[in-house]
Amino acid sequence: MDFNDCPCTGRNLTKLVKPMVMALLAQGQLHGYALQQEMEEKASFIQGAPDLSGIYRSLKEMEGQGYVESSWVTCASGPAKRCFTLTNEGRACLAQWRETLAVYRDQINELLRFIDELNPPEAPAPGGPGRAKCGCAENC
Amino acid sequence: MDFNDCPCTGRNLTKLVKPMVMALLAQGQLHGYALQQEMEEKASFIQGAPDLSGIYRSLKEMEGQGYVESSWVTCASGPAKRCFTLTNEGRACLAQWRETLAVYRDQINELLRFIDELNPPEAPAPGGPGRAKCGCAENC
DNA sequence: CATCATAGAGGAGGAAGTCATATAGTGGAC
DNA sequence: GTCCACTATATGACTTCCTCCTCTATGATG
Repeated sequence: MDFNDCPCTGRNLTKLVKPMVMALLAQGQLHGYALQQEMEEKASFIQGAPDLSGIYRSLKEMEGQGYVESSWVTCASGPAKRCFTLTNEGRACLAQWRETLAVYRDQINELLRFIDELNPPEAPAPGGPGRAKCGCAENC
Repeated sequence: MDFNDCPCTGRNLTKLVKPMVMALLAQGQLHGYALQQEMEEKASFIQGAPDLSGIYRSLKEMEGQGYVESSWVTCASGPAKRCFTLTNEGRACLAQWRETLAVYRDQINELLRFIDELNPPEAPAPGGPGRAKCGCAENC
């Protein structure tokens, strides 16, 4: 049985692009392309680097909210780059993300523990130790 | 500063409705309404119970994929209920979810550790120990 | 009749992916 | 030197998936 198209593979889990971008920008300014490369390097980041379009989209939104600022930089070589820096508001937002993600991780842990309680995953005897049929108070 | 409308509050994080539903159904059959109540009880579940519509939608999809089966049950009292049970395929899918979620949790942990490395979150001295300006190889 | 318990449809909106395009420099084929 | 292919960089349109909110329906129940 293969689950290639099933969300249980994690295909559709959110990649948390914004907090990742903010975390990277907290270490110094970067442009979009470089952000993606940094993410690719840190394989620990959620399922590898997200799509470039997504990174630019996030940057644009975050700039609109005042979390990052950008300026064009022309280097001696290579095309012009748009460099982003994290503002103080962005830093505050990142701090909030940290709290949120810690809670989220704990909740996923709870869910995992709940799933593990079902081990061994043999079919529960019908009418056995499981829950009353259909979840009614009465036995119907 | 308040982040009420900011995704950093976790408002928009996925609630993992399907694995939660499957985990609950693994313990015995339930109908949609009862599923929501179970989730509300276990406050540890992701940010409380998800919307009822979402639960029904998930159940419908999962039934189409063969992960759950349903049958109408009429009790002595109360309106008819549509009770769902987890199939063997659903059990396999849940097992896959378990692996996926364990990885996901670890990746979130990595991200959190990465954010924590930035502590204390004082502004890095400009041109200081941070990364080269704009991420170029040269200093531009 | 008002309310509860239960089931569902429909649409809005956010996150992220794919595909397509634009533009500037770079390095080689000739 | 000129043309061409390729890399680096930025951006837009369209699509999918997930979740939420609102609205409707229907059979108890009091």
